[in-house]
Amino acid sequence: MVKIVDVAKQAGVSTASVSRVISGMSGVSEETRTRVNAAVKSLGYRPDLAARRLRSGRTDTLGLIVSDIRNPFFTEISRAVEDVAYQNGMRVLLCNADEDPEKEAFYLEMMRDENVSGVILSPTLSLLKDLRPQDYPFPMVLVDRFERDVDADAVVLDNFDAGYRLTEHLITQGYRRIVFLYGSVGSTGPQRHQGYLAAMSAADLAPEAEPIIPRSERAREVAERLLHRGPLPDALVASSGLVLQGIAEAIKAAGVKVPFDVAVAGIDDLPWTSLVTPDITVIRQPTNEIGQTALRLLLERVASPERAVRRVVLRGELLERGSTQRKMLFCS
Amino acid sequence: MVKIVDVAKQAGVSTASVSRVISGMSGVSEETRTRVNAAVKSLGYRPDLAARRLRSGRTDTLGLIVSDIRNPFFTEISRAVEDVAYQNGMRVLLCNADEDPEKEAFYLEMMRDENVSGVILSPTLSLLKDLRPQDYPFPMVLVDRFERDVDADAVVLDNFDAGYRLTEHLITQGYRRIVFLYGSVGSTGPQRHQGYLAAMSAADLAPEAEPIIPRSERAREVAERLLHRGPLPDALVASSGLVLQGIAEAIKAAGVKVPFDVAVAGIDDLPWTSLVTPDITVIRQPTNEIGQTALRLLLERVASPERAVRRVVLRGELLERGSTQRKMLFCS
DNA sequence: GAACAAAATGTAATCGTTTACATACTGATT
DNA sequence: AATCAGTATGTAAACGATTACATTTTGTTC
Repeated sequence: MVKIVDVAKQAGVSTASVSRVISGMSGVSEETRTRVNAAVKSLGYRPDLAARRLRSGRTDTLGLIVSDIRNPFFTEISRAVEDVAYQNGMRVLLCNADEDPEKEAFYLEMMRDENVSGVILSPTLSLLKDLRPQDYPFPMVLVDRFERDVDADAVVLDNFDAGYRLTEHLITQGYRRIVFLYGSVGSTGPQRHQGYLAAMSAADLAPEAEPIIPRSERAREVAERLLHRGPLPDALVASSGLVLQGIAEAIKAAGVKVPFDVAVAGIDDLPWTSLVTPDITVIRQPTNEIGQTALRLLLERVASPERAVRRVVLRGELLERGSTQRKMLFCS
Repeated sequence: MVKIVDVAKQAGVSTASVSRVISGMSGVSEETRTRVNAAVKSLGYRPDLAARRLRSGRTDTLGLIVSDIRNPFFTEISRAVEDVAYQNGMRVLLCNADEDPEKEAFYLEMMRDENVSGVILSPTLSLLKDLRPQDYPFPMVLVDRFERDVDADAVVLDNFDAGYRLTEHLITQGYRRIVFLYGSVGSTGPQRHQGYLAAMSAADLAPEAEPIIPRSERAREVAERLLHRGPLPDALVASSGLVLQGIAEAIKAAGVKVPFDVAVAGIDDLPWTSLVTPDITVIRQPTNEIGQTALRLLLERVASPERAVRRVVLRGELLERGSTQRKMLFCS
């Protein structure tokens, strides 16, 4: 392995000068700079990262801990984060906590060990409940999930607004008995539920909501019960992609017609929502923007750790599609 | 920051003993071991990874470079790889090359810099064409894509078989004019195409295939042309998930009935294929097994670099679904 | 209890950088 | 020509672990 002394020798300068050149510092004459660069190239020198990190204490590495990499929402976020990070010369350590608080804790410790400059995190509720960012030696930016009293920057969807607008849209379309299925484990489901409640109450309608464990199987069971027992509801609304998937499965199995028998809507513009027939009305999260913003916040905080905590709340976009077409149309 | 000398002092032993204990070496008395462990715990000591890596030359880190993280296939692979890696006390550096040869090259260099013990890679065709694994200081395992003459371990789907079985299935179901849309950029598409050709020829049918750039928009255009111009084909077959998506979009837009007007099938069991109506017949790739196997191969090669190159070819599973129901049923 | 092998422990060199500090230049100003 | 500020360079001490080697302790055998 060729090391810095070899380069120094070849270029006829000291290791200090070589170091200054390769780390782009000022205070080096143009001549040595070119000499060193030539030597670096001719020898194919690559600095040893371990040594550099040991000595400098910097790693130029950020951590990204997502709660479930298989969720397209987080995949999009990861991609956005990675993109911006590499543009800024930072590496990203991507970890998948799989909605498992233990793994999550493990990864956070690992981030400490790796001495990262900062972490972007979508915590499980269990972690979120008593997360103390100040216990960690690096700044954190929370994405997707957060609680008001957690002392960290955050980038989230306006969940209340998403629940409200989606519900409002259904009401406008003429639906009355709107059932809201939401993930009770997590912070986003309940917040979206609040929006739903507000919209229903504003229209003087009786809310009817089902908190569930946010897995598609559970959502499917609940939806099937709703579809088979008693009169059909006018509409089913899902608080997240997985719940929506369960509902879609149940509807397909039951053979009811959307939106004639029952309307459907949800949050998260998953690829399949526009492929099924009819396509499904959803609130699209600005995933790309969430990821980019999170990274920007993180970099800014790394640069100035003392600035005030910031919360960025982004509005979702309502994509009106076939699954919520105006009820009047086929009632009248 | 508490360092190894602090622990040594607290435990009343030398740094060497502490090092031996924390790296689990033999040749330490039970007593010192417990003393050291107690000191480690009481001080909250965590070894400095940079120092450890610098001195030992080991990193316990593996690289995983996927060609497109948004593709659920690779997401599943990542998850499997990560899982097994952490069970074996290894970290994983996950990178997304985004089907961009430049990014890919960049990440490979980065892996070199990071001094990883090995890399799992799904190369773009451009890289695959003249990939010389021996130029890299770490072993490589290729997944999903490879060429016979590349000198590296690999885990891939039996692509020929997948194309063959899928086509054969359609033929058995009574379809005759079967059009195969395949991604021409990459190694898997053409291999699957070969399987298609073989199956068609075995049944004495005229093949009709369309090589395309594997993006859903392109697939959609081609499919729309096929659906609008001239007589409808009996069946459309996609060589990959993205192509299948384009076909699904075209079919939805054209309003043709599946499988009555035209049958559809593809490779890759994406979540949405079972949610649309009718659900779509596909070959499922054993993603989990691919990821786990790749990692196992890699670890074994790290352990014994000189063993012979191994190729693991896994068979896909045909999931017969509604989109390819027997043509006879409604023809007779 | 002496001799010796084996096991446990300690000492100090080492990994390859960065960087504080010292020194040597340069040219302008007196 | 002496002084000085400013710039460019070099020397050598860190960074915090691992590990080769030396030393001590232990246990066994005669």
